[in-house]
Amino acid sequence: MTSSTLHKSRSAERALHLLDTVVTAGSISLGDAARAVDLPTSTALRHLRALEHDGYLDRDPHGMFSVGPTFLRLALTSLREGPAAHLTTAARPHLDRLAETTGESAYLAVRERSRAVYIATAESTRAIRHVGWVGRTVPLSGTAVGTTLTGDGEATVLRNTGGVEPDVAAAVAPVMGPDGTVVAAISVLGPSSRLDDTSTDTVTTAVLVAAEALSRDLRGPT
Amino acid sequence: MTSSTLHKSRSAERALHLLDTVVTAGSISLGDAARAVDLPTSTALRHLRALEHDGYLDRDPHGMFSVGPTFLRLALTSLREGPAAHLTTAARPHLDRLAETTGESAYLAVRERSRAVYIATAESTRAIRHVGWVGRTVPLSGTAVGTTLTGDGEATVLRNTGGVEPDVAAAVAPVMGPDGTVVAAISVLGPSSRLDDTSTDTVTTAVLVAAEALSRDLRGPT
DNA sequence: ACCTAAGTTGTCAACAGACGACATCTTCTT
DNA sequence: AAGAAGATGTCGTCTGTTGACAACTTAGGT
Repeated sequence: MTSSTLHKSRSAERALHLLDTVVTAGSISLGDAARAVDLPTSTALRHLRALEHDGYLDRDPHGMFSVGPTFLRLALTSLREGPAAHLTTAARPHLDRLAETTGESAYLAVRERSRAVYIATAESTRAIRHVGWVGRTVPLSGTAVGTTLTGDGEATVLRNTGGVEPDVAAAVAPVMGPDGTVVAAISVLGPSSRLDDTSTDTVTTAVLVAAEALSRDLRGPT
Repeated sequence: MTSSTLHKSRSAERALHLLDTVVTAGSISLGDAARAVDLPTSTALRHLRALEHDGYLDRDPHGMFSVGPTFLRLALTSLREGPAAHLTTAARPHLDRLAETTGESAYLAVRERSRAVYIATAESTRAIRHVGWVGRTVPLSGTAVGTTLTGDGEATVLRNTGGVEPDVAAAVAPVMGPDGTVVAAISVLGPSSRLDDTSTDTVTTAVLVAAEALSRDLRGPT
């Protein structure tokens, strides 16, 4: 281990990075993938082949790589079971209620390294609304979700973020695990035209209440 | 097994295997994981740590490993986009219709190495029905789905499998991709008491029709 | 408090096998 | 046809990974 990595396995890291790249891209050629992770094509090919061999990736007749059945299986399993599933299923009713009472889209987000990932949603019924943010990530810094996830728990914010998307306002509250740490954040996103004004208080408290209710659920049952 | 593989990366393979193990287990300790993949704990720890470092895995205060946010992000992404998503979304209406007309649970399955994975479902409304098979795998040999997925495309079968679960009957039909190869299988599963008798023809043709309709959809648009 | 099992950190030598330059073979483009 | 861009195959070198071992630190159980 020469350079800056004091721990880790180079090849594994590269393979994972490649996997990430392919999954994120949806479908990608060898060359593009190699370029994306900055590896010689020969090396990239070897890894992609290995991943394909294990079913993590698939390859269409044109040589494009895409997600394979093995990964799919894991994806489905991880979303049906595991701690994350508890979170999302536990959050579902609260998100639904939030979306219903506020009329906006409600999201559940967790932290991933230096970003936040939206892992569940209950969408607004309105025409103008947030859609399709599940699976998306936003930076921690400069966003309401971010500061809430990194905060010590207390914060509840309503901000016109503007960082990620213009004209978007968010009300966010932290969700605590049984041990008192912040494990997720519930947020309501909507056009700043609707969230900035009168509804502010209503929405803010609604989010707070939902987050606290979810936290209680996580503490209480099972 | 040391060297039957002419290509591949040991560490990457191990890391992936570990990842698979953890995801499948939902939550697992270092020792158990190491035992599961047959590695010394020191090596397993190194890998698990690396995976944790990259966010693929998470660790609770008790040292248990579970799926992490990065993997979650990939899981959600892979299910929202990518070729597999096309399949499932394209299949959804057909599965729903199948479930509705037959009254049984309808599944979409793809091949993973020597197994079949159920990747989507429309569940029966009846009390006695198949549930929760999404993400599950069954062997290719000895099952109706298996033979259909490995077949050259023509086969449509109604069998009392018995292999995987007793008293379960299945009607399966192959779904063809634009290039004429079998890319998936649509199957209806239900108690053999209901599927063995009179409804046989109805169900069989319904499945066949659905599979052909889906194949056509895959050929047609885009 | 004791004892045991599980997890953690560190070291290190040896071997496996990952690396990537390069040569070759396929497609597409023009 | 010619050329370019991409995909694949080959191979010697060197690097990174491995796993045994030992020393501690928790965490549980009695």
